[in-house]
Amino acid sequence: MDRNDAEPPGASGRRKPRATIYDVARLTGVSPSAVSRALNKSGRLNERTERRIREAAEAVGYRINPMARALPTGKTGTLGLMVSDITNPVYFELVRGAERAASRAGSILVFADAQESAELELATAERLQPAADGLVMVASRLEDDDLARLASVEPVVTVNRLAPGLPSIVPDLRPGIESALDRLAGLGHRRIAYLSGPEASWMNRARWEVLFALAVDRGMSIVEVGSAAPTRSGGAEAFERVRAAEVTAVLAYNDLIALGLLHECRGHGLDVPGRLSIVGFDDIFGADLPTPALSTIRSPLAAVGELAVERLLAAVNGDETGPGTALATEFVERESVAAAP
Amino acid sequence: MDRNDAEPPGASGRRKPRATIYDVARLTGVSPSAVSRALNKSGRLNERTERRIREAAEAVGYRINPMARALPTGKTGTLGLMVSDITNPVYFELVRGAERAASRAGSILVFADAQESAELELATAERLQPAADGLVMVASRLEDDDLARLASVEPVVTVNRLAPGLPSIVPDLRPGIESALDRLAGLGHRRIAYLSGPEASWMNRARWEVLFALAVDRGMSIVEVGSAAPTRSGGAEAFERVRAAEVTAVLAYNDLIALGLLHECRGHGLDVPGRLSIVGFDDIFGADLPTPALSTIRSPLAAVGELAVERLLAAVNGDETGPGTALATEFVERESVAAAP
DNA sequence: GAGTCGTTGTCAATCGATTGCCAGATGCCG
DNA sequence: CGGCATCTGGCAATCGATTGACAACGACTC
Repeated sequence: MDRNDAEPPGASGRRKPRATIYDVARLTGVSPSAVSRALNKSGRLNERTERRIREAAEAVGYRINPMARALPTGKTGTLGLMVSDITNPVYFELVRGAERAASRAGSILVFADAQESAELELATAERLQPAADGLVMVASRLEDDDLARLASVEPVVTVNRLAPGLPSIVPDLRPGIESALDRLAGLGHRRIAYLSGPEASWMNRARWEVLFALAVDRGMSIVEVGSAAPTRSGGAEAFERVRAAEVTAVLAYNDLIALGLLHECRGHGLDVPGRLSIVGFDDIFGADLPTPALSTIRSPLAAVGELAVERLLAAVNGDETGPGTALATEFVERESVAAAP
Repeated sequence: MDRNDAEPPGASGRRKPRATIYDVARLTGVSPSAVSRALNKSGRLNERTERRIREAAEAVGYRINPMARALPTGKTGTLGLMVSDITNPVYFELVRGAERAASRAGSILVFADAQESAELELATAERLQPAADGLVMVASRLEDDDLARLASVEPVVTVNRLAPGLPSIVPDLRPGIESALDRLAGLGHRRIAYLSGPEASWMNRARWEVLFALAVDRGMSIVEVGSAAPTRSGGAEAFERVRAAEVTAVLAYNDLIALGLLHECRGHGLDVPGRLSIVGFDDIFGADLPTPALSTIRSPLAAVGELAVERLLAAVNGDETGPGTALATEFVERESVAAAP
């Protein structure tokens, strides 16, 4: 050891304190307030001074301290995103869209998981709130008034869930379901089933209601098959119930359930789509992987995530936005749908 | 409208400012410092006073303002997680594990995506740093010295990437690759290929090197087939190159590539596993969906995420941890592997 | 030359919580 | 009863950035 300030390898050593506007001010010979103005109120200062300050800030690697800024302004520059269950692949694309919109706006996205528990969801949302300027609640399992209470503190945008008085981004189910039903009807299906998802899910009820109405319109018989956990094993466990319903086609609450059911059918030697057509919802990653590939009613998830964040940002900035938006769904036909037996 | 302070429906109304320790202090008739101590230095105050303060805080729904706390303490209570590409399903489980560990410790997890660009990764990491107490960098594409520079400011833990002097969580590739190769050898495979991933990926090199060494050990011939984008279409595009290599088995850099290749093989009528066995890495969601189901070398992703966050928290709290940990991989045999033709 | 105006930079208060230090009250000991 | 330690709670400085008010200055007008 020829130098006794050498870094011990492995340890990360003393951290140098980050430069503040005071350091930049001292270096430039101006006051801290001048630095603040130079950096975010361009034009307020003399052009040359501003440039000098900017260069000094650059030179010492100054980074604004968001916490310090948050105190006087009340804006943290971060947005919270709550999902009901991170492992659900539905959220991949949604998260990606949200992240993209956030980083485009220079905001940081904070991320939390409710693990399908309303209680945990509320607790986590409350924990998140003080650190964020607003919340996107995806597929919230909370009651309307819990959501309203959260929204009374900070802007809240809901996704895949309508809540009275809150801006919401939801898929418009009609177009997708309509074309799926038209196609099924065209293939001779007359008796169909809906394999439903979690009771607490707003989206589950919404899908059932639209599906029900449109099926009746078309003169099809439709039944709801008791709820399954929104997972592949949930779909597998529903196999007997679906078979007992004696339908020729089933629409499942989501692709995970549909995939689980599809796999189970093959395991029991039930020919899909020969004897049973299966349709999912969402078009998640992997829906096209199995044989037969899964037909599904696609939601524009990335766009939903993006739009939700944009709405939230608008609300945070005080531009009151409209109550909500619905993005069209679309039927994606793959091999799991064929003529009725 | 019988009350003129009724909330306009749709708008979220005036936000009530959050209660501060000053509000609680006034309500209880003590000083703000007493409130602060009552809430986080239990025992420092008289027991009865403490309880009174706690109850008042509860009553007004007091929530600590993390930004305000961060200023004097320098701790933000949030951790940053950077991944190379959010849409890669590999990260689902990892993110879940990380989120679980973070919320267990009462920390918030911030989340960012580098979109496979080193430049963007560095910029985002720097943007994230002042808002977080430390960073987990997953599959970083950065140079060693860029990582070192980040780590000189705040603790950094790398995942799926070794960096000198930084604590790292990586899978231990040997056990998984060994048993995969043993199995392939047992099935009569003698000529195998590695379909490699992004050049900038440390993990890509690591997999190749371990695979190479172990294949040579077993007297197998092995070639590296030029790199593919780490996506399904990257795998599909590599089809011709793999076929031209005239091997009986191929291990792909990751499951996405393997899935893309598998699908393309079927499209070209190349029998898998009859004429070609395919093995992926990671065991992501969906690996078991196609026919034939994909064999793969599984990484314990959730555990990796969890451990990474735990390490980071330890480093943030000043408990210097060891340099790194490797978690064993495991070969998962499914239908995409069979006897050599 | 006095008055007015716009430009440019500083001053000082502020956001909410933390914490070292101090002071009053209380209890204990000899 | 004096001396001393202990327990409780308050005071005030501090973290880093923002921002309204203001002062100094030069330019311009009449």
